[in-house]
Amino acid sequence: MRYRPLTYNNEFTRAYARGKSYVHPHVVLYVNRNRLGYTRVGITASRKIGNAVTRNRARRVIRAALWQTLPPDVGGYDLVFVARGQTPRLKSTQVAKTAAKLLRAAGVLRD
RNA sequence: CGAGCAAAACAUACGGCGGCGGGGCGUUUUUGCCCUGAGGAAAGUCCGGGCUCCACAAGGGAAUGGUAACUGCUAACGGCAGCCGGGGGUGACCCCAGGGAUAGUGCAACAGAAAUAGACUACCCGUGUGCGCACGGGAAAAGGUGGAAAGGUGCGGUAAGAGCGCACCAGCGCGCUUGGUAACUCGCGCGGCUCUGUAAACCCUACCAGGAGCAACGCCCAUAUGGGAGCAAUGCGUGCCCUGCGCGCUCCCGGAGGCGGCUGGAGCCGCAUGGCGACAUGCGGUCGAGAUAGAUCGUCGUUUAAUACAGAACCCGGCUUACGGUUUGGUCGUUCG
RNA sequence: CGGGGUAUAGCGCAGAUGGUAGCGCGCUGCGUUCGGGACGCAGAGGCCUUGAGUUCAAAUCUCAAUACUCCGA
Repeated sequence: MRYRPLTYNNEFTRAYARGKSYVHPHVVLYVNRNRLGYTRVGITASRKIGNAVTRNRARRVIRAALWQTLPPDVGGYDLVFVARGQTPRLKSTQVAKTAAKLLRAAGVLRD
């Protein structure tokens, strides 16, 4: 696994409360700086998206997009990706484009 | 051709490229090769077990909860098979919480005279009469209400009537009897004539059940060190002093993280034998996920009917619910021969 | 993994031990007022979440399903 995961609920809650959010119809990104020196990523798909198969697919698509997009040495950030209603119907290449756009807007990726 | 019924198997496969989880081997310090990788319901969590911990002499009873014809199958079951009884359908076939209402209690709105017991109209007798009727008694056949009104039809009988008596029929109980392991059933005789429904109302009878759940439980580290109460005290540190903050002891609540549990089992496949069947026995073959924020995907090609419902989280046996096309065998209807 | 609750008029809620369902706010009409509000009178609006079953009869009892929600480990 190329990234480290966010696991605990309070870490997600801190990202939602203190981090900045970047909204797109495909996916929502929350960014919060941490002091660990490495980047942690959490992927969320709520029950509004659908049943277990649909939620698994939404997570899988986002993860595939991150493998294409996220370089391993960006610095210390906590990133939370939230799947939306269209996410399971998209291709991972489309999501990769949006993720790159959002990360660039957040200042995580620099050209 | 249309409609409907039952059953069965499947739920893509193969190859190229890239990617992910697990295991093995090599190389050794970041890579290479090989093997393997979701379901018929994995779901809902409605039942039954295994396993683990807690409780408990054996055993009996009470409470609570559950099950309910009978015989079998099974580790067990509320499941399955066969069979009996009842019900639905023209039929193939399907459905049934299917013990007890003669142990007791409760309830039965409205309507109706009356709802488990009686008399409004009409009937009969007697008395009084102003001949319209009133009062007392008999009887429960006729009327209308209702889901339900106390067996049905006919004859006799009577003041009028009534199972009051008789014949036949329906139902119940008892005794004998045919078939069956049994539920039940074939037939005969006798009895009083007979009794509403509801137990998915309380209840009675028979049988079953100790409780909790893999976040169980065991081990490592006894640590990131959290919260509360009490005690001792104005002790120590900070500080000029007070307040404040930190430090002590005891008890209670709690406890991140890592490893095991973790998958070879009432396992699966084939054949034979026994059995109507569920299933059992024997022989042979075979190994088919184990993640820990959670792995099965993307793309291209070929072939197909291969789409729908849908994703393992300790493991099995069922039930229920969701859902795709295919095949087979019956049934009914229409038309043609 | 284990356990519980709710679904009734546009909205918020009653209706416990079966007999054709109400309350408040809102809505409609009329009255009152010069007009509006408040007030008074009258009225409409419900397959009681869905599907089966028990019963003469089900919002109520039983089973299954759906949606929302809560609790414990």
